[in-house]
Amino acid sequence: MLKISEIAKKNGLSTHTLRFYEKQGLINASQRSEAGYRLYGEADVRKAEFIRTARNIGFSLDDIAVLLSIRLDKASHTCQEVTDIARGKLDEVYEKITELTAMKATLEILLASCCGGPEDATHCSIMEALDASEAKQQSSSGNTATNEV
Amino acid sequence: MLKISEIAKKNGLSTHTLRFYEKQGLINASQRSEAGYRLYGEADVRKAEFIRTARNIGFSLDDIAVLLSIRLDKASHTCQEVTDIARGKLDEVYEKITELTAMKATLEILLASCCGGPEDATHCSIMEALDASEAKQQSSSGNTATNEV
DNA sequence: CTTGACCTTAGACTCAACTCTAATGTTTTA
DNA sequence: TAAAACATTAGAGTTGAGTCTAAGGTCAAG
Repeated sequence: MLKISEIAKKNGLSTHTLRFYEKQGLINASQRSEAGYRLYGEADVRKAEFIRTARNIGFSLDDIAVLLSIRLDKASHTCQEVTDIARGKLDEVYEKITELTAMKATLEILLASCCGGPEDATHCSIMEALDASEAKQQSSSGNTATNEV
Repeated sequence: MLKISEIAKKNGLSTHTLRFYEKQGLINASQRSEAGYRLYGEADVRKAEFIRTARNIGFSLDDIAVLLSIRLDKASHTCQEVTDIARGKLDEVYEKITELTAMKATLEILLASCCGGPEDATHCSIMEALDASEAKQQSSSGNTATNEV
């Protein structure tokens, strides 16, 4: 059985984070020592790795909670439940990439338009663009990233 | 002179947000009525639009504060100061896109590997992949997005 | 002259995922 | 046996950008 700092070191989560995940209902030490110390077994180690893996992929703790509940009893859950979570996450990712790509395009245009030198900013084209209003961007929903800077 | 809800409607920020921006030192009503109501003039409207534009592009409120101080006295600031801010933001954006692209790739691979059907999850390849550990991802720094799912 | 729509303030709350602190107890090591 | 290194808990703080509330003051319309 491993103490919290041992499992922490083993999988790269901090002891704080492990306790926090416990509060969130993700992982429990399967035993406690006489003194109340958390003691983790092999299964706990694997569970912690599952969590870290899922987190590194980008799943939220809420998603992970659901994935863990599926993991606990795979036979009574379907592949579809699993893919629903993954697809939901993927959709989020697509959306964010779209937003960021729009930001990127705008910033690149702005940067290309400005000398970037030690000249004073009186006629800086970036400042002018920001003042010109009408920059449509990233308004966080269904905006097809109209870039007119 | 416009009251707060008028300028709010005019540029799409809420009255709450305008007051919040005031607290953050971004924008002040140039006058107050006898009763203490905020009154915004033409210049305030333009400033508010500048803020909204910059925010929509993706600049943080801190960045915007700097941009506003440059805007206030362009002659004593340089184009370089402006491009530094934009380039800083662009770098952030690149980084986030890189992370998200890695997540996207992983999720797509996972989704491609699973039937997604009503079958029970006992042999779900997504669950297996998550349990298999060794998914390197998005570890938030300099990770060249090694995708081995 | 009252109703409703507006305005004011300070300050609390939200989200996500930690991160840290304080006060205290336990184990290990020199 | 004492110090260092660990463990426990409840709970507060962090970040960023709002969002909302309560308790009150003001203004225009009917």
